[in-house]
Amino acid sequence: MSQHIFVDLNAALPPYAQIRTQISSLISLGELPTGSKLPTVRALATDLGVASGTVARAYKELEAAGLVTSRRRAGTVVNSVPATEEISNELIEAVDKVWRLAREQGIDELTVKALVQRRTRG
Amino acid sequence: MSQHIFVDLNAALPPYAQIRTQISSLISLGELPTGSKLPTVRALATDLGVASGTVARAYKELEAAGLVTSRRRAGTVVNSVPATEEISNELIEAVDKVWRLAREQGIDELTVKALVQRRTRG
DNA sequence: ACTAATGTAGCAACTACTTGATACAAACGG
DNA sequence: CCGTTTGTATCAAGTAGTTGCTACATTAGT
Repeated sequence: MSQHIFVDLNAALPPYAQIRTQISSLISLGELPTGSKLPTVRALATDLGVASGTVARAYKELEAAGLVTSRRRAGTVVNSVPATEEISNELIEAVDKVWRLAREQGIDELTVKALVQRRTRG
Repeated sequence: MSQHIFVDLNAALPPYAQIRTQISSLISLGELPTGSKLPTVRALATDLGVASGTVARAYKELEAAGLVTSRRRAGTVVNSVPATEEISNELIEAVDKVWRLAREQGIDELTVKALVQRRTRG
């Protein structure tokens, strides 16, 4: 799983928050299904080149958010989530169309993301 | 313009980075057109409840990125950007369709953004 | 029952960020 | 030319984050 996690030490977002965000994304996209075991705090810290306290903080916040459960010796496991819809092919295709149109129209990635944020239903 | 900027002091992303990101989004979305004058460092700082050094840092980084030009007494102005395509209605509609499908299918906002990130063309 | 594996906590030292303030300098407007 | 407006720099003090490490406690596996 850790091959999907990347920490940019030069980013403005602190490392613990990058880890937390990326793991919660993997969970919500179904790429870390219920019951998946996360790497140990020490293993992920070594992989990412950060301190174990940094990973521990990310895991602690994921647990506080109800996404995972940590237990000594047992490790950290993805919780089952209530009635999460699987992401439909229709939605994936709609997202792909956004990127295709953006590419055709010379719209850069940050602008696309800004547009998605702006047009959020919120 | 400052009514469009919001700083969350509890967020993991430092305030200067939130300001920089939001202003660069406004520019790339065309909501801050070429020649627009940004609020002064002091005015925006007061509006947002942050120190003027914090806003100054955001402005400095926007200038380093080539998005704006700052001059004493003259203020900070949005640069013209080379051949930026205007965002088409087609692209906006495609983004809106993504949000509509997500709503219909009970997909939450963070998952949509994670999906957009995952399906990026990069 | 014991050992090992795992998460959690705490520490000192360090870096980064922010504040609130002051001061300086560029430069615009009258 | 002068006063005002604006960005920039610096400072001390404070908070936050990170490191590298050690230690502890829970608990799983043998």
